[in-house]
Amino acid sequence: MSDARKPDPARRSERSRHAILEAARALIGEVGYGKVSIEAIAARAGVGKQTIYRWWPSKGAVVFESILALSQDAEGGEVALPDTGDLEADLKLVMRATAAEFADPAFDAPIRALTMEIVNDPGLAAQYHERLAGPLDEAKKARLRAAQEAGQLAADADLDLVLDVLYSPLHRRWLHRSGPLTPEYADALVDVTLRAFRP
Amino acid sequence: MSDARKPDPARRSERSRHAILEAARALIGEVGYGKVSIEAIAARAGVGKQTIYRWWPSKGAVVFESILALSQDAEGGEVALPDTGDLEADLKLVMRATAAEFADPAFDAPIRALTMEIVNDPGLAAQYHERLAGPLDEAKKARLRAAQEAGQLAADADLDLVLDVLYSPLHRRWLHRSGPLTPEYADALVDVTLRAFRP
Amino acid sequence: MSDARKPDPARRSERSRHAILEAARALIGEVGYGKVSIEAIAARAGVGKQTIYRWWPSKGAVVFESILALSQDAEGGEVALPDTGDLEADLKLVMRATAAEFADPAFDAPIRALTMEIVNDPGLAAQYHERLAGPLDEAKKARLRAAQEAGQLAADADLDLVLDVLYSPLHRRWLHRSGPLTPEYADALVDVTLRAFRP
Amino acid sequence: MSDARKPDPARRSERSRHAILEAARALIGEVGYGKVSIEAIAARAGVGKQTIYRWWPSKGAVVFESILALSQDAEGGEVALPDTGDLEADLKLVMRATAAEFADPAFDAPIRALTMEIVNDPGLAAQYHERLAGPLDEAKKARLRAAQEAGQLAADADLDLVLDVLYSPLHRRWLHRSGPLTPEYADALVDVTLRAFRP
DNA sequence: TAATAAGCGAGACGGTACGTCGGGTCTTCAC
DNA sequence: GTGAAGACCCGACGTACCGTCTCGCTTATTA
Repeated sequence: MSDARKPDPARRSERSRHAILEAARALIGEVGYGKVSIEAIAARAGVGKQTIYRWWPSKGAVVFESILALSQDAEGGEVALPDTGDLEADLKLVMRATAAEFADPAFDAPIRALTMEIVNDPGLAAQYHERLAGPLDEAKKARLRAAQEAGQLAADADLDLVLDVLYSPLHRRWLHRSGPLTPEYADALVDVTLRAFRP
Repeated sequence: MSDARKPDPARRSERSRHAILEAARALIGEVGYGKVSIEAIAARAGVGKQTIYRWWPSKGAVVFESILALSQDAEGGEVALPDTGDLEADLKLVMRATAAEFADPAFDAPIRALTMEIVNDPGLAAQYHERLAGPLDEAKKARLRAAQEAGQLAADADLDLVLDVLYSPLHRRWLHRSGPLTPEYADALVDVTLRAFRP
Repeated sequence: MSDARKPDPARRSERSRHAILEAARALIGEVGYGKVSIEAIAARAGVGKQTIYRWWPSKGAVVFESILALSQDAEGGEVALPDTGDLEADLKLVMRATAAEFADPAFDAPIRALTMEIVNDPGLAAQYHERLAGPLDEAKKARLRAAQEAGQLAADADLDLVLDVLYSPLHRRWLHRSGPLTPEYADALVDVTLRAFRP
Repeated sequence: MSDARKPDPARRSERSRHAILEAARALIGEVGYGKVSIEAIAARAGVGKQTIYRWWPSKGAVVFESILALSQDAEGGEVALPDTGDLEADLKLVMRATAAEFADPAFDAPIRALTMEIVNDPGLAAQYHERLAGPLDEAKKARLRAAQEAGQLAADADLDLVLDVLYSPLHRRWLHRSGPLTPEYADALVDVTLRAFRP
């Protein structure tokens, strides 16, 4: 018999929820992820601490959701990669854009914060894959499948592996700051990947 | 003219230094990186807190050095990859070993802790590359160079890129827990890499 | 316009307040004023340090209030000196009692602690005079006024000065440990005082 | 069998001793007795902490000696009260001077510090009486004895008690800040005392 | 005249307490 | 009857000093 009084989602204040996520997002940008505190979020959002604890299990969860919301806003809803018929050109376009995004300081802080959460909390990692990475990967794989049908990619290529080879080096270079995120590097990754998986 | 009174390294107690690093290492394994506190390290090491603050700028730096010391002890000094003449076999051996290490819970906690530090602190990232990753990468590149001379790898291949393609996907899968670290996955990465960079 | 967020007295926990004062009082008796620490008081009272810092500005203030509370409890409320009509006898009774109290080790430690606070902090000195010394002095002066009306004391005597002459030597002898606090000394002070202020 | 290696006074550095006492005295005036630390004294005096601990048992002892030295310097050596033949005038002169000294902020801090030490440490209290208060009291009693011989004071008066009555009220008023230290108050105390002890 | 031992400056060390920040829980009051 | 406000207990922070303990380096006898 559980005594845990669960809050009633129907009564939840949308106003508070939004203010909290917005405050979290703003604070990450201002003081850095490590120094964001629940108290500061509550104060900034004009909200009692309890209201945060009622609806989120941890600071990480709030931060995670605030950034997730941001990303989902940006996308709008549907995600699709360009398809001009020229796989190499399309991929280079996307990879260069990805590299530029990672290099943009305005994106760096929140994405880094999000990554920290994922790394430390398997539960959040699962949510991340389900809600953010999954759909994006599906979009990418759709483009790759079209390429396979067009004979530009080995028909038996494991598309997850293709994505791994394509994105992981860029991601790691960003995360570890082990080198510059140049358009040339983006291009090189596309070249390598296409060479490895050509029909 | 700096007023900062810097401690005199000549007077530093080797006994304390060692006890602190050892305590840090032990605590990471026991309670997880996030819950390690300077107080706990000091208490465990039988040391005053000031002795930690005197020699390290942050908890991260202590943790970083404790794990670095651990890794360097393990290596002994010289690092060299096996060279049987069969590049594919040699790489698969190494990659399978790497995958197994990442999968080992005893290694997971400290390496994850180390990674968090690197991600958050560019200064530590630089130290990491210089003192740990650099030498290892050099050893790997030495093996790859031998393969180039033997005509098993494209002579003009950028060896840093080869390493990126080889290791990054494994590293990312481990960090994000986005899939199992199986020997098969290790093998697949070797296959992909060799295909991409064959002569 | 002050930004200092002042705590709300209405929400104050009477339970904590009482536990803190009691713990302070006990510790003074056990380890001596100088060695009492806020940490020890908090631990003994089962209270967070912040709860002490929220309501008192300094260790001195806590100690002061704890002893003040003790004294006020002891008094009950109304204070009155004996009045048998024989001024000399009445004063000797009171002075001997005072001397005995100062000589009692159980009273010595806290009163000495209180005195230290008063000496060092003019603010506390003012509080002391208002809340403790003032009422007592009034009671004493009431007895002296009765004596004046009975013609046992000069009608124009400055009663504050009378009290000074009567009590100060005893107080100083106690504080400086410059001599024993005997009944004879108490009597001698009464004799001197009456001689100086006889009609 | 004591292992305690006692320092050899013959080898003591007069230079250090003087610098320490001077630093202590200066710091009391600057930051107040409570905030003076051994570390600060050592730093100010350009002396190692050990040199202080070698020669003094406690902070109190250093402070005590520093002020004692100050007072003894001021006196020069011989102390004697004025003797014009008019006891009342002589005493009023002295008492007014004493009141003025207590009221002078430059004297207040060190004397208050000295008093704190005496109050808290019976050992220092004894030293104080022997080295400072004793000689002064003797000088005062010498003047009073002359007055007795001149028939201006009761021949059987207890001179220690006379001094108590004369000085204690002033001292207490200063210590407790319970009233202003005016010349009028000084005069009143002389009047009262002479009335109480007239022949 | 050397050696030897003490005092000395400096400051690292194991500790205790400081006063502050923030975590997560609980209660009170206004809307 | 939610939610703001914020007091509460608690744990950790980074700092200041405590008193002890080496270090080299003068000095100043003693062999």
